[in-house]
Amino acid sequence: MEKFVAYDVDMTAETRITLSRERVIEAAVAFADEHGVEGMSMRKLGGELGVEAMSLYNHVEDKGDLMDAMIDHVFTTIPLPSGHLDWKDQIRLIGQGAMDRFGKHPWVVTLLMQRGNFGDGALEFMNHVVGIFFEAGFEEEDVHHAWQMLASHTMGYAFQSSTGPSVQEKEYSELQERMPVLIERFPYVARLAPLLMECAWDSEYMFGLEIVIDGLESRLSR
Amino acid sequence: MEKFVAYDVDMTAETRITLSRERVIEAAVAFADEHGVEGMSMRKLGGELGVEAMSLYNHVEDKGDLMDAMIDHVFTTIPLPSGHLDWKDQIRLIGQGAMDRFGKHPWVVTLLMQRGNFGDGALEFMNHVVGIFFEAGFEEEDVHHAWQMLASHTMGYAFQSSTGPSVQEKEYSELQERMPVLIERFPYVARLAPLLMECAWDSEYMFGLEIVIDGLESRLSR
DNA sequence: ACCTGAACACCGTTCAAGT
DNA sequence: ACCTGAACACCGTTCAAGT
Repeated sequence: MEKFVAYDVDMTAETRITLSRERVIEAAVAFADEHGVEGMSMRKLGGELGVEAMSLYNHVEDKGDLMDAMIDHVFTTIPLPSGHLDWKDQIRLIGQGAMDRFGKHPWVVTLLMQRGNFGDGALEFMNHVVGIFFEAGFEEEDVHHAWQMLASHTMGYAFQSSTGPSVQEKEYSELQERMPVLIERFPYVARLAPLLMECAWDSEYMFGLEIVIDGLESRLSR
Repeated sequence: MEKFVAYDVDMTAETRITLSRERVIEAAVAFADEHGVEGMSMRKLGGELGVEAMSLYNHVEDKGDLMDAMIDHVFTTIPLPSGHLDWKDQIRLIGQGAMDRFGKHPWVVTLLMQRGNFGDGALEFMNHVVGIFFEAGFEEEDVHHAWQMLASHTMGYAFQSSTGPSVQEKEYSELQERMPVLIERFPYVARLAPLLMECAWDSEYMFGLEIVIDGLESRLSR
């Protein structure tokens, strides 16, 4: 026996499926990917799901709760390599994976910054990374140093790559105009400008990661 | 000949001074320091200055413009050491200074993230730092690496220290309650918890900065 | 149990109007 | 030149009401 429900009005192209926490989160992630978090509102998100904004509150506590869930969602997708590898290789792979995910969802860093909170997904991730160092035989203090440094390095590059010199077409002519002044006031930056413009963030990140890993290794093992 | 203007209503404790871009920016910085950027609205800021919100638009283009100006304001206060020092010492001092300023104004990182834009103040700062490497004899590509890495490291720690485990009193009891579950699900994190709680961010930052500087030195000089 | 509509207390920003 | 008040188009969130 099947039951059909008739919806009389403005169905969007997509057929409506019963809402669920999972679906709300996925829709939010998709929306942020496409339009940025800045523009995401409960009302628009509801619209995207063919539902009134207030319906979302049946599956999500808050907008804050939703944001936390979005962050967790992304952290869950970072691949975790086998524990049989050298700790350095594990860290390299995780770093690459994290940068890749953050590159795909540039709003995560913004959101993390706004929210601060670590949800279960992020904690799971952190637990795994920290575990690598413990299992490699480092002691508490050293593991702490390693985590802080790795996290900083990764967040820093993710941050930079997501906000990097975004030459909007609108601003381009204005920039072109200011160029002579900029070169005079900020000559060193001007000299670096070409490299800044076409920065390959992944390889740049890996360059730094090597330094971090080397430094940690030489300082932490005894 | 002096002229007195009579204001008939609700003057705040402070006497009202003519508005200016400078004053608006300072008030915004003070407000963000006290209440966080999240809660800062043009209306509240106006209230703080004894003025209607719309008056601010005479001195500031936008809320975005104001935010950019706030960021620039903070960058301008980072002390720049004498150019006669070793480049490594200069970088150490600037790093310490930057962390100190970011610690005083934790919202800067959030704002930078949201806005992306580098205003003149930030560009001035960047120009100085980049100049240190150029003057030390590094070539373009190496300077680029150095800047990206330093910036990432510093932004990363500033980010982490500003969002670090903030055990609000409200959440504390809740956390206490979840403790057994947390220890079981995230044993490695639990083992690290004490260190995470009482993290000394400045010295932690300097520990990493040494690694960064050493790594850059060994890789960049030839 | 889940969805809705109206309402509340906020936003940033515009614009014509005042001085 | 600078400030204001009212208005517009938005927010997140509540709550009683519907099914």
